[in-house]
Amino acid sequence: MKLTTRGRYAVAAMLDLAINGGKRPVSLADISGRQEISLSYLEQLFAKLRREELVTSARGPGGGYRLARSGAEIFVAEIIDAVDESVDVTNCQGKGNCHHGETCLTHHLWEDLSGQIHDFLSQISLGDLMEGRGRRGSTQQSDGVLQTLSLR
Amino acid sequence: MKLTTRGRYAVAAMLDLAINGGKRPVSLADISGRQEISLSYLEQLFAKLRREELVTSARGPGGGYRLARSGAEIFVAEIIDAVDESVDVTNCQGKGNCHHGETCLTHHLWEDLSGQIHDFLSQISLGDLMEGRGRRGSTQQSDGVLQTLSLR
DNA sequence: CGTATTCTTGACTAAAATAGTCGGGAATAA
DNA sequence: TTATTCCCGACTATTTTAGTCAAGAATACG
Repeated sequence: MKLTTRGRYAVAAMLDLAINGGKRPVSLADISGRQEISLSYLEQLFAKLRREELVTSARGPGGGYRLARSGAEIFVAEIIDAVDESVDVTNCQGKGNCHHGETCLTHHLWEDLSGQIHDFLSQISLGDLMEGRGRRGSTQQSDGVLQTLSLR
Repeated sequence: MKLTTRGRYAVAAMLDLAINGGKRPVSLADISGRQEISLSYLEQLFAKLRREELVTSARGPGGGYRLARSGAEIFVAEIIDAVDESVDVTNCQGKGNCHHGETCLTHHLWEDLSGQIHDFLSQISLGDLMEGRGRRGSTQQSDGVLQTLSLR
């Protein structure tokens, strides 16, 4: 699990699609304009999103992309996984050549941790993000997990 | 909030310190050997960790680093914040020049989201990670937030 | 005292990932 | 038939990550 600007772009683009995409598909040019992401870069991202079947495409005039499912059924973790191919967090690649060292221990712990973050992001859907619109306007984040969980 | 290999290195190193650091400080050379991180890179990381007062240092033979507080009082989010100086997630830098566009909306949502991840990591301490040792051995992550929360 | 050890600092470099560019193509609605 | 849009691959620039190097300051210990 990584959490980079690419993932952010992808989430932003998907959210844009969720918000602006009704009956008609949304073109990448539109998203590019609104989200200030270069068109070609969006193309690369959407190639991956399409491969993972998070969006469907339609060519030709009036074409563009649609969410493949409803926003309530698309989770942030899926989006990030689609565009950020996952990293190998172990040094030993499971070869077990750091068997009795401390190394494996911390690798495991990190795997757990990133697994937990992944689980966490697997519970937040595009729909959740849209509903939250305006409700949590400020940058203030203080109430911890309870409020966090109340998101869905 | 970013989640990169650098943050992972820092967490691994701090965990190494929590595990191997008893009464005596732990030298970076030791951590470098165990965690397979280059010494000079560790030096850079620990310079930041020290600036943020997460560790204390002792020079000279037998010197090294110690946790500045108990492992139960040092949280993963602090470690990551210390080494990964935060990114500006907005395009408009609060200048408000994307006031009525969709852009600000998704920026806000992303801020919220990364804020939530931050909150989440603010609840996991080095002590929690140590206690979890062995208990969650496999990579399997399936039980979601309830199990996640039970970590502490 | 002298010396080995360890942190401290800054400048530099190599490698990798990120973000963006370009050009050509294929499908399709109008 | 044409403009629009997705599609695809190769290429490039920029930034970040990771690592190297060298000089220096503090300190424990013999």
